[in-house]
Amino acid sequence: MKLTKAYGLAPLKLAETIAEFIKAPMFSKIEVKAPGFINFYLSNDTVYQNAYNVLKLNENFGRVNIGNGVKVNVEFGSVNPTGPISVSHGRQVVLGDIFSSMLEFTNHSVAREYYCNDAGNQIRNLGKSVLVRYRQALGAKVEFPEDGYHGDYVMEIARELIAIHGEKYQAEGPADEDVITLFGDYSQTKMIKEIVGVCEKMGVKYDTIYSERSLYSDGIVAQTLEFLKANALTYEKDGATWFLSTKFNDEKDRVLVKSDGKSTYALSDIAYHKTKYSRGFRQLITFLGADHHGYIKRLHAAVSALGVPPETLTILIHQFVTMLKDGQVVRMSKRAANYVELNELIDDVGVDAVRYFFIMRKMDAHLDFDINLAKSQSTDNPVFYLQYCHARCHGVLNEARTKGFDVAIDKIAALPHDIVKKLDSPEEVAILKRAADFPKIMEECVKNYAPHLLCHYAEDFVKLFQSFYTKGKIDKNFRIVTDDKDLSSARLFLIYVVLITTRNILKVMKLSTPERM
RNA sequence: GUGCCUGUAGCUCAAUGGAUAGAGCGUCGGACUACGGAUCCGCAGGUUGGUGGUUCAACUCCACUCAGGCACACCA
Repeated sequence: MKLTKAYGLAPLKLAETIAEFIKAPMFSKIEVKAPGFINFYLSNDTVYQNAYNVLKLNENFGRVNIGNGVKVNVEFGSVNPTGPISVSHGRQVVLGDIFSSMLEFTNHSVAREYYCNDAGNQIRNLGKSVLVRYRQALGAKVEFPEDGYHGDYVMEIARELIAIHGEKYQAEGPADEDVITLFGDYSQTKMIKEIVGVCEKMGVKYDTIYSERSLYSDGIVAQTLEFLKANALTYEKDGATWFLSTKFNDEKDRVLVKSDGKSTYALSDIAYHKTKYSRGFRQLITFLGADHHGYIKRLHAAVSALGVPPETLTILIHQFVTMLKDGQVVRMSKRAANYVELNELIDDVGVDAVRYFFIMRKMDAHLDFDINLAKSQSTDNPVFYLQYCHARCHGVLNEARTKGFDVAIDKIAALPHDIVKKLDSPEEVAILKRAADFPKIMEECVKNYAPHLLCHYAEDFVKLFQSFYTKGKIDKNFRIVTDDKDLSSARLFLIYVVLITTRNILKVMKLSTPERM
């Protein structure tokens, strides 16, 4: 239709003309429909060839080469180590992990990274909070700082410190700053361990935990500042050193070194990104919560200042999670300490459900997480539906085996074309066709940064099979294993296509693949 | 005040600028009486928040507007 002007022909007429010229054996039918569409119908032979390919590729079915092995750094879940990890961060961790998994599946060399903000005021604040709780626990009348961390975990840490140090730091003293540092470091180490532990419990394993503090001790911050100065990207104003980030489209310039001589987060952040490139990564992906959307321009300015094409950095913003329990919104706030902890949620609904629910919606949209619904092991649980399909395929193969069929995959994969083409009902052809879409879906997920598309595809695909399968319960002619040996073999071929596709989907999402449920 | 995200069926959400806007849940009707278990089929349900604009074609792009969410530090 876009060509109609160029050729001066009516759309329908033009489509007919084009259709005339296209003749290929892979299409069984080519038709022209108003107002000017050309429909190509894949011939069944093409469908069967694709299906043979599924069995041949097996666990590699669905892989597409998008990345050419490029080194990608995926940073996600970089929670400040000042408290337990919350469910909104959980969403980010799962998004980052599964997207990384998708990148690996599409031939990228991925490093999962956690950036640990262990260098700023918040650690001092944490240390101070713990110190006050420590003293309170020992009976002192000390006012808790309003901007301190109010969660119960602070008291837990304080008790641990009492167990370790006794009453050594009970009295206020001139060395309090040192104590705050000591307590802060202890607390921070403990929190990071706990956060990473919860992530591992969810099946997420980081390749690197990068410490902000190390940027200072390794001299990278200082080097970065020198680099920026040498390139005339800084200036002095009001006793502070500023980064000329407006030159790279940022909304305002940023302070790098405060008038008191201390560096800001903005500076260490530039230094951090510098290391990502110097560590050999050629593509950076950073997941941030919606509250950080203001960073996008700043970070792009940062990498531009480093002389790197800004498009090598992709920042993905995800919206928050609203937890619903018994129809009530559960508020989440670290400060107020009445938020839902990710750890509790995992215990509550299970790893697979948590992982799936967190990626099933596009990240731009808010996610309502109904705890009651996720907990219910009913059939409206899509995870259950997918895993059941996988288990069912195994069940059918076992059934066939007991009836004397050789169900080894290489045996089934070697079935002659004449047998496979017995899969000619519209339902069977539809399943085979939809399975063949899997690689294309993977590509869309990665290129559009949209992992949720895989969920929609998976549910759609599995439904086709479940529907066909149920047909066999009503009409014996649609059963998988029947008296007709050739037809049964053909249908076992179909089972393998479904099994492989479903299993590979589950594996990309790093969900368990039960053979029986 | 400025900026970012969202608004689609009763609910939760899909839809590279393309054909009659699709699923799940829920409602209603039907099938199955089961370890090849824990389901399947169908009906109903829509002015895609609103108003303009661009286009052969708009849920999709642009402008304005309404509603909700989130940010706008010499904090991190």
